[in-house]
Amino acid sequence: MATDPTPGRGRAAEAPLRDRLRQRGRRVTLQREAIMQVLRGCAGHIAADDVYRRLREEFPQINRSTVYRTLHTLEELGLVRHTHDETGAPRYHHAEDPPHVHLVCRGCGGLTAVDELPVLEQLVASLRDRYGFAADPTHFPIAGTCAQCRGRRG
Amino acid sequence: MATDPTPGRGRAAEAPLRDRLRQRGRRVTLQREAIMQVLRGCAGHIAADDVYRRLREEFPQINRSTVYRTLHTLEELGLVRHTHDETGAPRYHHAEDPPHVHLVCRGCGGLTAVDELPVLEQLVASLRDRYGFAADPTHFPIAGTCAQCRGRRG
DNA sequence: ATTCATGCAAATACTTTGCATCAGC
DNA sequence: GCTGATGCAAAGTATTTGCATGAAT
Repeated sequence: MATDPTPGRGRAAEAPLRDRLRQRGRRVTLQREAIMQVLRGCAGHIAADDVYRRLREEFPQINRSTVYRTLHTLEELGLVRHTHDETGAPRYHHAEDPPHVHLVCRGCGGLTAVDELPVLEQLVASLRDRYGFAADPTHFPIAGTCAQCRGRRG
Repeated sequence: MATDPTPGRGRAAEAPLRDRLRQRGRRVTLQREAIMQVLRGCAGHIAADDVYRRLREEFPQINRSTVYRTLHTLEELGLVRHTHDETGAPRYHHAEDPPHVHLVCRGCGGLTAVDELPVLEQLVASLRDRYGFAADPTHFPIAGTCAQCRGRRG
C-alpha cells in the first residue's frame, strides 16, 4: 500500500514501529504498517472493526482477523493502547496520543475530552498512597450527566 | 417460583418492585420478581448471562431473552443498575447496593472495592464546577496496576 | 378484553481460533 | 530454510429482535 505521509504526524513516526518489532523478534509487514498508519491518522479513538473497514478501502485483501490480531500484538509491544467507550467496547489509539480522560454523558451520549484536571492527579496520588495502586484513569471513561441533560430534568 | 426470603435483605425489599412496576403501568411477573431476587441475593455484580444461568437452575423454563429484556426494564425503572468489569462488559447490581468504585489491576486482574475515598468527592465536585458534569465514578472501574504487580516489574 | 411480557428461534455484532499457505528474516 | 504472519473459514460469545402465544390487569 502507498505510504501516504500523514499530515500532522511526520513520517519519522514510522521508525519506532519497525525498531520495536525487530527488537522483539517480530516481523515488519505491510499490514502492521498500514494499521499503525490508520491509528496515526485518526485523531481520536477507533474500534478494531473500524480500523479494518477503513483499511479495506485501499487495501481490499486485508483480513479482519489480521487486524484484530495485529492490534493485540501492537498493544503488547506498547505501540498501541485501548480504552473503552461509553458502552464498554474497546477503542484503540496510538500509544503516543496525549493522555486524557473522557467524560461521557448518559443522557445524550456526548463526549468531553479533558486533558488537564489537577484533582485527577490527587486521586491518582491518593490511590497510590492508600492502596499502592498505580491508577490509569484514562483507560475507562467517567460516566455521568452533562450540564444540558441535567438542566432538562434535575 | 418459590419466594424464598433472602438472608441479609428482608422480604420488605420486594414491595418497591411491585409498586414501581404498577406506577409505570408495567406488569408484575414471576420472572421479574425472580430476577430481582437474584440481584438481591448476590453481594457483588453479576453478568446478565449469569443471572440467566443462575435462574435456570430453579426456574428451568425461563428464557435468556427475558432476562436480558427484564434487566433493561428494571434499569429503566431505576431498580437495577449496571457497571462494567475490567473488560468493559456490563455487570448488573441492585440499585440500592451501596456505591463504591472498583480498582482493577491489569496485571493480575485483581479487584479492590473502595467505598470511601475523599479525593473522589473532590473530583466529582471539580467536574461539576468546571464542566457542569455530574460524574458517577462508580459506573466504570479504575484501571491500573496493584502494589504486588508493580513490585514485580516497576 | 386488552395489551404487555414471555418463549422461541433466528439474527446480529464483535471477536477469536485452527489450519494451510505465504513472506520476512 | 525456518518460523512467524496472514488469509480464510468456521466457531464462539454476548446480546438483540420478530413474532405468535400466554398472562396480568
